[in-house]
Amino acid sequence: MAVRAAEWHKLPIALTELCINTTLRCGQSFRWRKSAEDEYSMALHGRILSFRQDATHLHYRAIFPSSLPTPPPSNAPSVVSDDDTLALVQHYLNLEPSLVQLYEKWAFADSNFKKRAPKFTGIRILRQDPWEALIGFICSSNNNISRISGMVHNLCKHYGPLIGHIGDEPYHDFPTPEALADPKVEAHLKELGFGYRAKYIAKTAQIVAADKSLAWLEELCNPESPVFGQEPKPAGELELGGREGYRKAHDELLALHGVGPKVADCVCLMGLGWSESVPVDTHVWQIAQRDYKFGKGKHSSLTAATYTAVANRFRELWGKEAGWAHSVLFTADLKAFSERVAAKTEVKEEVITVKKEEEDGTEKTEDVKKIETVKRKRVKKEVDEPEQQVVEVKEEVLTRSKRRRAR
DNA sequence: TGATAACCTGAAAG
DNA sequence: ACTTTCAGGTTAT
Repeated sequence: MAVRAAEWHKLPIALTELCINTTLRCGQSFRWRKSAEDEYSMALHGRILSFRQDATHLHYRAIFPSSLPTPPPSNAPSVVSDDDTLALVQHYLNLEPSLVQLYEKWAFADSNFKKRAPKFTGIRILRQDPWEALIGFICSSNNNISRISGMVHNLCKHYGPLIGHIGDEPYHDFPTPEALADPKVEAHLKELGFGYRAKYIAKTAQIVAADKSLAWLEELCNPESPVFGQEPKPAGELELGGREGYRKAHDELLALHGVGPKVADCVCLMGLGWSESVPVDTHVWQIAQRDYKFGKGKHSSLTAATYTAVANRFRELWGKEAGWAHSVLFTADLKAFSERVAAKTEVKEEVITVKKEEEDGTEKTEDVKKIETVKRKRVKKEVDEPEQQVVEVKEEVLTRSKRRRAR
């Protein structure tokens, strides 16, 4: 019992290999919440998992439902050997590939990547639960990260099992297909503000629960990168359109209601471990036009053919982990991170003449050079981040009080 | 195959 | 205060 209690553990890792502050907030997973300053938490595999990070280590903690504040029996064995949290963390964060090496490879092949990546290091593709990824990205259509996060949170709150609390905050795991297949779900989700996505979610859940199965979905995984607890197997050679298993997974997902090419690619990349999958959304389409010469002639608009051409081009350029590289440029394009690109440090400089009435009736004049440094994060609550605004005001007195006669 | 409209919502921008 | 646009798209015609 004592071992299962909420204790922090640490894992040595450089920020260039993993940056949770970017990776957990860049629109891959919609379920991480800020549980304290510099701390992210989420229910996963029957426990609440929390992360912190410093320059040299990732710190993690698991809170299990059973870890109540009951004293352990006096002569109970003090070691529990079945705590798989370390293995779960390594699996979920996909820590195997060397990100630094991959960045070097992409930078060598692509000058635009080389230019944009330095401010966005440590972005890693997570290995999320396929079912959660599927429903999460169905929610993402024509939507923003803040609202998607709220919707996914509502799904968990109303249909997912309660795992535990941090403070007063309850943490629920993601609901099963069966839970979301209930006939009342669609109407309820509409009340909760899901809009037209309510029908997509309900239909998809009903089909997966009744006709297909979770096993069906999990079998679409990249065998090199299976769900937690399964042994990896080889997945074949990369082709321009992606490996065969990737194309099969993409095809099968397209049959689901509310799943188009972009959502299918998100599920392939972030839920099924197909690293060559390149979701082409509005951002990526903008990037393709701005930096990769798309948007003219044959590919002047984002049709199905253009979609494939863009994805193929990026696979050609970046190789087997094209989806990982794509995620770096995607994040660099997000408004929530725009202050890094612009290094938004406005420096206002103005000289102000301050007049003060002295008690003795004289007037004191100071010319003050006021330097304001304003740093602001423009987008509010993408996760739960309060708008941070640092205003430093330095005043340099240029001219010492010149005394004048009172009138 | 390629265009176009319709689809929910809510915060930001004008 | 009010209208339009935008947000990690998909479906139907």
